[in-house]
Amino acid sequence: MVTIADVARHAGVAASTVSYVLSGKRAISTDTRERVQRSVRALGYRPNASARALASQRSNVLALVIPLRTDMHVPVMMQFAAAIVTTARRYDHDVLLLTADEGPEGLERVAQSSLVDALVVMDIELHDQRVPVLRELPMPSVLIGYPDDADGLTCIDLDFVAAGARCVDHLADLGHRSLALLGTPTTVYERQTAFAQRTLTGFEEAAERRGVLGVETPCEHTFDAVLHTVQRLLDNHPDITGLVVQNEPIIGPLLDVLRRLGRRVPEDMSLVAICADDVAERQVPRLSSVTIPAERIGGQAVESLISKLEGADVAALTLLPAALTARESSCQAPHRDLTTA
Amino acid sequence: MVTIADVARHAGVAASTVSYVLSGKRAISTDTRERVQRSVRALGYRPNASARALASQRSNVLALVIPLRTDMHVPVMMQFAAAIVTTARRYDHDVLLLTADEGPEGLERVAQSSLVDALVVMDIELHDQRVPVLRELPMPSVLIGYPDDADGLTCIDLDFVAAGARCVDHLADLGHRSLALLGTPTTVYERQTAFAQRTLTGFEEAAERRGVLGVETPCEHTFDAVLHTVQRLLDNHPDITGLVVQNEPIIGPLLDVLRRLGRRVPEDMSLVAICADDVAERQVPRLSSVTIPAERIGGQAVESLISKLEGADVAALTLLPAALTARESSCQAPHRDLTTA
DNA sequence: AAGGGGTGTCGAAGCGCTTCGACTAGGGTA
DNA sequence: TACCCTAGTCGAAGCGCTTCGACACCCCTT
Repeated sequence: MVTIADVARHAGVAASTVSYVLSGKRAISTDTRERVQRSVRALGYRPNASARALASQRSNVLALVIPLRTDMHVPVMMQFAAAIVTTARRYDHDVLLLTADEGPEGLERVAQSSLVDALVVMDIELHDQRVPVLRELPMPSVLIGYPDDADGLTCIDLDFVAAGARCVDHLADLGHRSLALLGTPTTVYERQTAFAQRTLTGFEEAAERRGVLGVETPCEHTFDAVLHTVQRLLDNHPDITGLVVQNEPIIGPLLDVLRRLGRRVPEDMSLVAICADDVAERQVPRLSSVTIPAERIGGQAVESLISKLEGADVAALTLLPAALTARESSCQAPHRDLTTA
Repeated sequence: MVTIADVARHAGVAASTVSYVLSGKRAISTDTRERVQRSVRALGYRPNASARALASQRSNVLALVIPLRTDMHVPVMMQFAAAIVTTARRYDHDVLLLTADEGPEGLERVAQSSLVDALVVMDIELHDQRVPVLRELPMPSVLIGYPDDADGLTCIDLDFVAAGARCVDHLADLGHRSLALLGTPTTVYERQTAFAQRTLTGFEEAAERRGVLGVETPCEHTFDAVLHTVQRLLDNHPDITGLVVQNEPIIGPLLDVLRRLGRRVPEDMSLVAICADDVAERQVPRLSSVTIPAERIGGQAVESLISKLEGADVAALTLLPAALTARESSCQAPHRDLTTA
């Protein structure tokens, strides 16, 4: 491997000069700079990452902690990860992949050994064990999702309370009086996963505010689960005409189930999903939806982290607004028979 | 941050002794060892990763290069990634996440800067640009998938040729005489992605060998694409009674489409999928399938890499056998009307 | 009693880089 | 002309660890 000393010798300068050429931290004459750059190219020099990290106290690596759960929707996670890696590279950083099952201890490990300079943590629960640890860590972090007590932390997320509310408002505006939220699997609620809880809150508050019925039910990912959940739901509340879905994997099965049950979408049943745009577009009929802007959130997370590393102050909480796109899966509520009302 | 010198002082020994206690590379008396270990705990010492890497020429980090493509099935990728990270941690290594869009240059970057000790590369094409680069890199690598020219490289993959063949054999054994392979999107074939091409080969060879009709068609991920592809397929080949699917995202839509077209599974149309077991189990009816053992492949990849790092020789090519599990989606071919034959 | 071989520990020399202080020239100011 | 600044470069001192050789010391052999 070629070292900075080799480059210095080749260019006829001191090693420190090479370093300054590379970092730009001191003025270097054009002549010297170009000579050094030529030597760098000629020798194919790449600074040794460990040496650099040791001397500069910066590894230029960010940790990304992702959940390893089967009850989460994987493609969305992947979109986050992709956005984070891509953005990190733009700022000359790399990404170390950690799985959430290492727990709080895993965060301490990578932070205290200076393996990374900063952390991005996903899949936050309302009372997340990792939160107190992150607070004490000697380096910046950003949460994707936000816990109950976010004091002293930087959080970025879609405004899921607003997302839940937007769905209700959209359906209520169309005249629907009985709505249901078809949510994530039970385990996600049991863990008090922040995004699921907050959507629930938004859904409930908006239903209350609009004076409409709002029932909620979790739903597992299998076809049978969808079938039974929907059947039970419609048995108990036959007048439901609007469905809010926050559970990407069941969207396909759900459309199928509704067909089987003889409910046309949107004529008999309006549907609004909280999901990625491409998923909504891909369905038949295309779904009205509140999008989950994974790219923006991931990119934003990295940018906040880089700012913090540079010593800047960043907003403690960034909630991206929940925008609803109306497509073909929702329409005016069916005319109600006034005699039964 | 507490350093090895602090620990040494606290324990009343030399820094090198602390190092030897931690690494176990030299004999240390029980007495000293325990004293040092107590000091390590008392001070909460964590070795600095960069210093360690610099001195030992080992970063204990593996690079994982994953595709960032929308035409690939994401959950499977994630399963690979999870298995790789989990296994790496078992061998005291971490994982640096790279996206394939950094290209060959990205591999050189992390390798030549000694950011990582070894690489795992996924989503291999038959004529992959990264292959020659990997061959020249001064560190071991493992490919998940295998290229045409795998000379001097270590590859691990499911035996997709056998997988394609197993599906044909299964259906042929059940008496089906006309089969179709519903494959990945066109772009995947255009890139000459190894697993897709090899499945195709296995499918063709087996169809030929068994003397059955075997037609192939790519298929995009939207519902409409599935509908049109299947319609066209059945229009052109009305006698097809067996379908092999290598395209996880379309499995749900496909079942739906077949129902719409009035083809019962398995009575009118037998189905075999190449997909993860849990996906096969989740469908109605449950699908006969050749499983993609992502966990095993990922785990195996890391283990091979660790062996190579330790200087051991490892097999150049590991092809995991393709096992077919028969479930409810495939059955005896419908009785043929001999007058039309 | 002298020599030989383990065993356990230490000190010092790096690993390859960054960064600080110091030094030299050259140009501007008084 | 003397002085001071700035720009440009260098050397040396680390960063925190691993590892090599050296050195005691003890026990066993002859």
